[in-house]
Amino acid sequence: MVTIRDVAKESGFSSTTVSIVLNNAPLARYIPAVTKKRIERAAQKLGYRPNQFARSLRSKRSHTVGVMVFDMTDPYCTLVLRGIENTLYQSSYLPILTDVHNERSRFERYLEMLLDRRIEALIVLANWLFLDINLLGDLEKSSIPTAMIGCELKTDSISSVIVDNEVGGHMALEHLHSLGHRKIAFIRGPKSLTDSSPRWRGVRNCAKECGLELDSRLIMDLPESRDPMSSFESGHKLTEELIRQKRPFTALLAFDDMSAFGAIRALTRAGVRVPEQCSVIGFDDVATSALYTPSLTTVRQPMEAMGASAVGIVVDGINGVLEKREISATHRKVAPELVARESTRSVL
Amino acid sequence: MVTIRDVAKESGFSSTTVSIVLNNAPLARYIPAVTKKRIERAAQKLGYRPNQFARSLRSKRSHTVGVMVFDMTDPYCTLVLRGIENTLYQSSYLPILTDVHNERSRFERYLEMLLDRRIEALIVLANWLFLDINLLGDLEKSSIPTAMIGCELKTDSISSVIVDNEVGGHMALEHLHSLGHRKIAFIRGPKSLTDSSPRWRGVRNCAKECGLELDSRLIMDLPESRDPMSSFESGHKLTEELIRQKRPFTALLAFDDMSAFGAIRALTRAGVRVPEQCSVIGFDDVATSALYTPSLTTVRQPMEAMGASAVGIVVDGINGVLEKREISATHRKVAPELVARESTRSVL
DNA sequence: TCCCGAAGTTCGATTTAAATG
DNA sequence: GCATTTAAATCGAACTTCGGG
Repeated sequence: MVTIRDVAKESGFSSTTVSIVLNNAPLARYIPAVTKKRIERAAQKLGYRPNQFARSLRSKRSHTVGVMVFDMTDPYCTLVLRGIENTLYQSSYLPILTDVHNERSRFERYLEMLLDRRIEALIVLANWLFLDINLLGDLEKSSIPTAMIGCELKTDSISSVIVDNEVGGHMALEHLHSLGHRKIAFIRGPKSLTDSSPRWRGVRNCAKECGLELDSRLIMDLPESRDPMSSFESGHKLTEELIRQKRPFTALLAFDDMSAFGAIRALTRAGVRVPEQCSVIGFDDVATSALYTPSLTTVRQPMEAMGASAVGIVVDGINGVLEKREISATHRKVAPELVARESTRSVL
Repeated sequence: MVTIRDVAKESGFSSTTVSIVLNNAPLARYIPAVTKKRIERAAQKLGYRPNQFARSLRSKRSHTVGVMVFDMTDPYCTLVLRGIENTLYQSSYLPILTDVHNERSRFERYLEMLLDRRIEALIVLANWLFLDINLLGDLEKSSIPTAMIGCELKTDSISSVIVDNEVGGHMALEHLHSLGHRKIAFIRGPKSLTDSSPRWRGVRNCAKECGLELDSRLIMDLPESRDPMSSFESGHKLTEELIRQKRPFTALLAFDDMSAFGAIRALTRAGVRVPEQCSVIGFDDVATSALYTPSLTTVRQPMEAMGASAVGIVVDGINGVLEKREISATHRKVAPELVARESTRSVL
């Protein structure tokens, strides 16, 4: 390993001068160009790379951000992670990725590990969260800028980035209504997900505005589950039940894309063609939605942008901490966007 | 920040003793239980956490593994990453995740950053790789245990974990053949992907064994592309072309699941029902495959296990380096597994 | 000799204070 | 005082050496 002292020896200057030159520190003003050149050449020649451990020890900075996902296998994660990665890259931070698997013990262990690594910020992807959020209490005192994606927080020390679920729910129903659908079935989210209730509120508000009556027998609820994939299976089962009821409906509004996929399968298997006989709309716009047959009409969450936004928030937070400014939490609610594809069409 | 000296002061012992006790170093044998207890209590009371920067500086260890993905948005990544994460967790390593976006400059920058962080090993997920692998030359000299997943390597200093593509290709065709299909269309992978040719070899071998003649007019090639999603679109287009040719076929063997999805869409749109009129088989078994309508028959790569396997290899490598053993590269070829679902069925 | 504990050095870079001409 | 350079202290933990009982 070549150290700064090796460069000092090679160039004929002291390690102090080398450090000043290579970091272009304020004092570098006083150092003549010749000296600089000689030092740079020596560093170049030896292939000197500063030891980050030593640097971090001194500066107390890790240039690292912790990313904590509650369940990687949720297709929701991929694009958010991409947004996070890309934005961090531009700020020269590196992400440490942890997956909590929705387990409390894992959450605690990982949090401890990340804190030990002196992450400068934390981004939590709590898309499908069934843990007590109070766990984050430990964080509040740590003064590490933290942002949560996909989960509204009461706390005032943790920032959040979420989609506007109410607007999204409204959009979804409005879309179906504008296509002429009046008998609409619903699959709502599990109560413990923070998304569920505002999303449904948006639906209800839209219904009221349109003068649409909601048939309570066409409203199903996804069960609680720690597994995002269960959303598919439950969507499937609930739709089978809906079909069995023989209460006609021409459209189905699913809680998310996964349950929409489950619904499409149930309908198809029952001989109901989508969208000819029944329209289906989802929520999220996961990568698969565009590839599905039929491609899925859905309310998109701008996931990549949300990841980027969270990074923006915590990077600001980091800078705030460095400058000893008091930084308060930011709460962003981003607008969803309706993506009309093949799975919905107007009633004849 | 509470340091080891604070604990020393609080407990009334020297920092040496504290270090020995808290690390349970060999010398701890000699230290009476009372002393230990007092020190532990003091550490507990102050909430002492050793500074990892200092520790790393001394030990030259980061307990960190670099994970480099060539394109996160490839659905192939998710499960592999899960396997990597989970296995690293058990070994108490933390992963730094980087996504190269299939760009050379990004690869170089990230590699440099990871090396600067003194990662103890590197895992490269090169599923959809269009970069010159020679770039890894820099790595060979660095003596960092490295494993590539999804890409066969000529190099002897880098380990690899791949699925047995030849066996997989064989399986796929055998499945279709056993269902009675004789007129089969093929979508092959792009030549620059290392998977393509062995996979096709397996298909050809199987054909030979079965005495099946391959109709060259039913064989299409995916174009080169840096984007894994393009596989879907190309699969779609190529299948449209196949249909346009009006050369009948009762089954289609796609290069991967994405192209299979594209094929299913093209068939469905053309009024060809899958699997009633045409069976479709994919390769990979990405998460979506089970959720598709119809669910996709495919040749599964045990992705989670492959991730775990790569971690196993590099962790062995790390231990080898620590013990100054000379460790040579390991090359694992894991067996694929046929997953029969709805998209294939026997000809009547 | 065995047990216990402390003083001092090392890891590598940054920074403060100070010494040159 | 100014431009130029550097010795020495610092960051926090771990290890080597040594001394007293």
